[in-house]
Amino acid sequence: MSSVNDRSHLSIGEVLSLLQADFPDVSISKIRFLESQGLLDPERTPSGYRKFYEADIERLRWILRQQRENFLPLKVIKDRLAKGEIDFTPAGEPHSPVGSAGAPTDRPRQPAPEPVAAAHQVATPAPAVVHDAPPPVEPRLSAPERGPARIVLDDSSSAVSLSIDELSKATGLTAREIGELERFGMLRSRPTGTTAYYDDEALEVARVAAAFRSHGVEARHLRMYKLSAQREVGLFEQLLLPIMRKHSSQARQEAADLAGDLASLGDALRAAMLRQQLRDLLDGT
Amino acid sequence: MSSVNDRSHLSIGEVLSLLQADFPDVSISKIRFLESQGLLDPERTPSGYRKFYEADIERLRWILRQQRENFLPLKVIKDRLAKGEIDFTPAGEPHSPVGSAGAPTDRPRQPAPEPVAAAHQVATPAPAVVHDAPPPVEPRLSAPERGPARIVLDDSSSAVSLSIDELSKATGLTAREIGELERFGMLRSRPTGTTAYYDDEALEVARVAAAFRSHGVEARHLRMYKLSAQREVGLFEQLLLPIMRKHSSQARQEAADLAGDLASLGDALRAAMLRQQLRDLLDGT
DNA sequence: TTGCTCCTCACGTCACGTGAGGTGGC
DNA sequence: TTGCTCCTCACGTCACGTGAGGTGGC
Repeated sequence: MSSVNDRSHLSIGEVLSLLQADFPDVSISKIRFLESQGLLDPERTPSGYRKFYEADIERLRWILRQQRENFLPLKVIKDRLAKGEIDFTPAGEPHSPVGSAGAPTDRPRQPAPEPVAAAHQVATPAPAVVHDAPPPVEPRLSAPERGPARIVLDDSSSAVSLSIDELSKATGLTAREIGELERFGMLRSRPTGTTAYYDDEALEVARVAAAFRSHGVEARHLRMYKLSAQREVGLFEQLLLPIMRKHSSQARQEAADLAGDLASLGDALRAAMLRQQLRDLLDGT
Repeated sequence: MSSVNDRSHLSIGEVLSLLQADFPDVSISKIRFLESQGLLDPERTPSGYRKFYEADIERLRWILRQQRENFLPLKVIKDRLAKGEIDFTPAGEPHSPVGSAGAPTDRPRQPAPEPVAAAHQVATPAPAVVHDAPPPVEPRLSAPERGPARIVLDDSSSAVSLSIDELSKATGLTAREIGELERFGMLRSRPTGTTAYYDDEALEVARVAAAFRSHGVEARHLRMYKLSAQREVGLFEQLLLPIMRKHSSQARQEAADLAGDLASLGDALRAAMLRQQLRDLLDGT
């Protein structure tokens, strides 16, 4: 878990496990295929192994996002890459050893850097707070007309910090099930020293997953929620990026506000679609 | 709109337009392909045109749902069909002319009937009620910890009934845009005499779409909300069908309750995924 | 040496789409 | 007759996956 390699590149298999949580359908053969189509061009070791640097991985992420969110065929994605509109140099870190900015090279790389954002700091270790199992999610049927749900976004540092055992006790999920949710990228832990800690967001996800499981729905069926959220964020991203490029704290707030607006609208729309469909189902269409 | 053919079958093109709202990726060539793979076997006219009866169309719907919701490859779908577990005879209507139950035929058809549900009646015409443009959706950022949104399901007949012009005025959408939403199956009208009327659900959808449009998001980008709702309902369906088969009004209520529960859980999970993703985006990951 | 990961290259596959060349029906 | 929809059949395409046969590195 804590083994960050001291070399600055990853092998194809390491890239795979890095991306699998965000992109469940990525595979080694897919990555090789993307290279064969000219979308990637990683360096090689003398013996022929591919070497993936930060910029390569960001480029790959971008490609996979385009496929998923915009349903673009690879040819179009390739064209956009060729136009050099996008920058994949990692922000907030020294440039990776392999040259792109500065020294000229004969391998086609990306244009000049223009950092996008940074500062995703490792949270300071907090004492483990055990949270007694709180009242379970308990939905009901009631009257409509209350307006859409408000989607809330804030960066309040979490007051909750649970070990995996504590999270397991609080939700009734086994450690295996928690691990599965984590592999699917639905849940995240924060490694602190030797153990991993789970925050309130993770607790919420685990709790919902436990409720689903009590209805017989397994974790793997829940991945579609992550996927649809990713699609949605992909749509929002196009509206948010122009604002975020300004980098001022005011722009940041503006982007957060817009994100909240869009999320609430999306929520209302999704709820309406779901009502329609469920009614059809219950009415026997 | 009101032209229901007096023949009891549809041509392939008619089937296409019938299904396109629910299955945006269906095509004539896809339907023909499914037949070539042995998943469909429509009758033919003497001149070779395909004739699709109710049972054929239900079968096709089922296949398309399996593809979308369970991601099943066609071979597996074909096997399940061959095992004859599923029944596609339309409920609540006299059997379609082509024989499946009763007269033996040499064309492979589906096994014995076992009606699933019925009674989707045409609503009685209601007077048009103009609804003054109500306060727009207005989300905001506020504190968390309010528990998940409650998804509400009820069958209250709508108090709202708007013509397309009225809906257009109430939302600011053009008739073209409303038509587009309708073609995508996100919005439904109820044909009453010569004009179509839109209920409160349609009003809500149109209002949200208008708000999205004011951010520059077009209707076609909103289709993903319908798709993800369809996926979700596909998951719920497997839990609901066993209950619904009981046909008692108590079972119906039970199914509606469970549907509400599941929808609320799904909502909580989706919101958590969305918060994660949006935070990552805003923090510059 | 063993086990694991990685490599290439050829071929397979899955789910369609396209396009030529033609017929049918109001 | 015109325009539209429909037909078949062969071939193309898109995005990979597989599998043989081999090398590299701790």
